[in-house]
Amino acid sequence: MPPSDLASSEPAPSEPPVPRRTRRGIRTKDALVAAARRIFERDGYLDARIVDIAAEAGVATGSFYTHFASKDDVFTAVLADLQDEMLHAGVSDSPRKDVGRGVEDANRAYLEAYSRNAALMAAMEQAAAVDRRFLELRLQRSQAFIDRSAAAITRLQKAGVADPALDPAVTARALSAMMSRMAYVTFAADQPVPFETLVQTLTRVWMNALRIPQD
Amino acid sequence: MPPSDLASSEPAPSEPPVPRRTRRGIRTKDALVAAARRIFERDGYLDARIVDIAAEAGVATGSFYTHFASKDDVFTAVLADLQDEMLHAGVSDSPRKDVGRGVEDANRAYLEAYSRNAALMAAMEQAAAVDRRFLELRLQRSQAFIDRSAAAITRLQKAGVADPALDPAVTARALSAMMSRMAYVTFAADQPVPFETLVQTLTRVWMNALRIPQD
Amino acid sequence: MPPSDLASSEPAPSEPPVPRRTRRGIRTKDALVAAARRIFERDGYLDARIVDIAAEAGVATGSFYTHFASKDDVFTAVLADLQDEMLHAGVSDSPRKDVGRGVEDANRAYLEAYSRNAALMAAMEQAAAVDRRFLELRLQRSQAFIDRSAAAITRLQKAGVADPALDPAVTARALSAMMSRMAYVTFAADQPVPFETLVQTLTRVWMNALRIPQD
Amino acid sequence: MPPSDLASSEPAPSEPPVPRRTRRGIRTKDALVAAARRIFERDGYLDARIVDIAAEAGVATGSFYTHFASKDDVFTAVLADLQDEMLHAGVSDSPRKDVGRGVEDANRAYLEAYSRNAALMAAMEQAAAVDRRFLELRLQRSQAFIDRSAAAITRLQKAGVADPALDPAVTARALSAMMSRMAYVTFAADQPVPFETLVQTLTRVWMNALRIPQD
DNA sequence: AATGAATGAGCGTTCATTCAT
DNA sequence: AATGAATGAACGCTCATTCAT
Repeated sequence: MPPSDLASSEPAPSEPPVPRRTRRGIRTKDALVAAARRIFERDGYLDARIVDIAAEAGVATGSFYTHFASKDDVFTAVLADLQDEMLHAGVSDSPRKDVGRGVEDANRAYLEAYSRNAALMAAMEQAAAVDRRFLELRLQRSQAFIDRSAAAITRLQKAGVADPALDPAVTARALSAMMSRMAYVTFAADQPVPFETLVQTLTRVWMNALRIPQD
Repeated sequence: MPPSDLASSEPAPSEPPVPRRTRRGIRTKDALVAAARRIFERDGYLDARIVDIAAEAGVATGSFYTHFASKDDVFTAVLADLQDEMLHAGVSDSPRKDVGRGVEDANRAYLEAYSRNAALMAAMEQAAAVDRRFLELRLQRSQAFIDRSAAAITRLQKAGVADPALDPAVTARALSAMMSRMAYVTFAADQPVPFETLVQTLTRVWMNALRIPQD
Repeated sequence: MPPSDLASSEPAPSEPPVPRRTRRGIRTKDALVAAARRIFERDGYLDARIVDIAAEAGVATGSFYTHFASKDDVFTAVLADLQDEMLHAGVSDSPRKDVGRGVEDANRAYLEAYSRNAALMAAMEQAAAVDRRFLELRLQRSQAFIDRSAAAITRLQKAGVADPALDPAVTARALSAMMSRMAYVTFAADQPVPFETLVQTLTRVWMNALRIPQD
Repeated sequence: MPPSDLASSEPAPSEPPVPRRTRRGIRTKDALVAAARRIFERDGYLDARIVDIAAEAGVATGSFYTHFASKDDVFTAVLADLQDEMLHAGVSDSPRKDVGRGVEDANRAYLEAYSRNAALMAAMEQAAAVDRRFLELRLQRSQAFIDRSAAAITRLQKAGVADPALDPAVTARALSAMMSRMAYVTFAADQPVPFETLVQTLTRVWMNALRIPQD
């Protein structure tokens, strides 16, 4: 049950003009993605300039367009990498007996990943607020996680351990919303909360919300 | 306990050039604010153009600057009006005996107000994602509500009706985050959920989260 | 029977953003059209740069866009002025008894006008070769003249003074094509021919083509 | 008397880097010319991109420059092929007794050839309008045909069958201009005229213009 | 107070040509 | 000969803000 905003692989807003070919091309493209990430983290989505990205990667401005069609396009590539990182964090394939422990682990992993990538997550929020396509991308990605959460809630309800009065889909979405917004406010908008307090409180709210018995 | 993002009045990012004077001046200024609201709702914060606002208000471009110092400035004025509306909705000064009823009323009022002002709220999200000052404005405003919620939680904990293991401040923030993000996703990002289901689920999650006994 | 390529008033490819207002605005707009004409004559349609036009008019680059939406747009305005000049040249409203004299006068007027505006006509050829819209504009304009010629040919055929075997519409178009192409080659492409020889030969070819008796 | 715009072989604007050598080289070069022709027909002279030509030929971009120095250079090569086709069409070496029949045959052949190659002819018009060198190339090529026509006119005048008042050189140029412009307007600019009407009318205008007796 | 024209910095993108393999 | 990635100059257009009437 990883509370991630980035949990599935979906179509990207723009398509790269050509598939990779030579070693040199691959190296340059990777350098551009890495450079773009740094620039997006530093300047945000809107203020990031192609010229700066190219310069940061040590290539000519025009070379950017050998590998990407637009700012959208690199940003999508950067987000793909980000998603890998966020997903890797939340991986807890082994189904636990202790639900509470599972939720806590997932929440901690998510919050740690968010914290590590705060600047880029802020850029993504900006992109989503400005460009419909990135908003949809974000919604799609979180949807996968929400679906899994909803399924889990249904299961727990049937097992008699979760509040049967809750709508699983809406509840899952609400708890996911809580997690992502709190992470944003805490790490990207600099409203500091002690990390452990954050993990414990969110986990407890989560468990309480479902009325899962604890201690 | 109104779950509002907009609950206090704080200093605005920019200052208007001169205070209102003549009757005509007041009329023009009001027309500009109303026009600005329409344009911000239609185009969002970033894409709104001063020229369009002035045209919509039926005045010359230059006249805009007789009343406002900048785009920020009108937007702040528009947000002030918005805040009034959002607050007015959530006003439930009479402390209830039935906590659950109070939470439901407040949630319903907030979600109704958000729904009514969805386009403008989306513009505010955009502004907050793009301009640090609007982010802070939003945080400040929700802070007032969060503080009141936290106080209420503490009270309920002392009364033995709320989970004593919860950190009141963080919990209040988390639940507020859940409300505002759900409202945004549902109304501004067009992820439809039946209104009554939304109200009931969020209210129940809220009550459950605090472990307040129900039924 | 003026052999003009520019003889009717038809819709323009682009529309100016706003109608004229103040005296100052009118002055600036006129200055821009005059400057544009000079730049188009000097550099052709394709190589003309907005920056140069604005500089030539003595205004800032951005001011160009206060009055015109694009390069197309000014060029259309310049062509409108040009058309006036070309039309004014060919005006011979009084129907002659001597057809030959009428044709000669019209041809001379057209060739003189073309000669005077050779550089701009070359720019127009370029625009027509590059932008479908200007090609259609040119065709539309010459069509009006061709229609009048065709009508005249039909009349002369009925009067028994013109070759009845000719298709009036196609013949009119062919003779019009001959005039405009000759003018282009002679004046815009610098393939010099003595002016009087040009007038006399083209007039004689025209009259012969219709089999109108002469001398 | 073929009314061609393309009748002589003259120096090309740019020079190819190296002469053909290996079998493979020849094949690649031919593929590039064929590909270039298709691209020029599809996109016109200005919008044709080297990358597209290379891709269409199935070779790498860089390979283009192994065989051609520039876009001008390929275009010149394509025009050479075109000229062969246009000339081949108009070849009527056997001097006829029936002048009218000769003119008609030549005109028909020219118009048919133009019709077949309309897209490329339009590209050539564009190139001529944009690049002085192609304008001159076109003028040179049509000059050869014009010279032959002028000679023929002089002959006919001496034989007493053509209007002696006409300047042979200017008349030849005018009739050539008429043919090429009509072909352009009809086939490249899509101003449809029934083919047979076109041939008959142009031929009759041509004969009439010279005052050659018919029927 | 109102008008509306003028300002001008700023940036993404294209593509012919070169060059290292 | 072939490959395909790298180069970088060039230019149109927007729009918040100012300013002369």
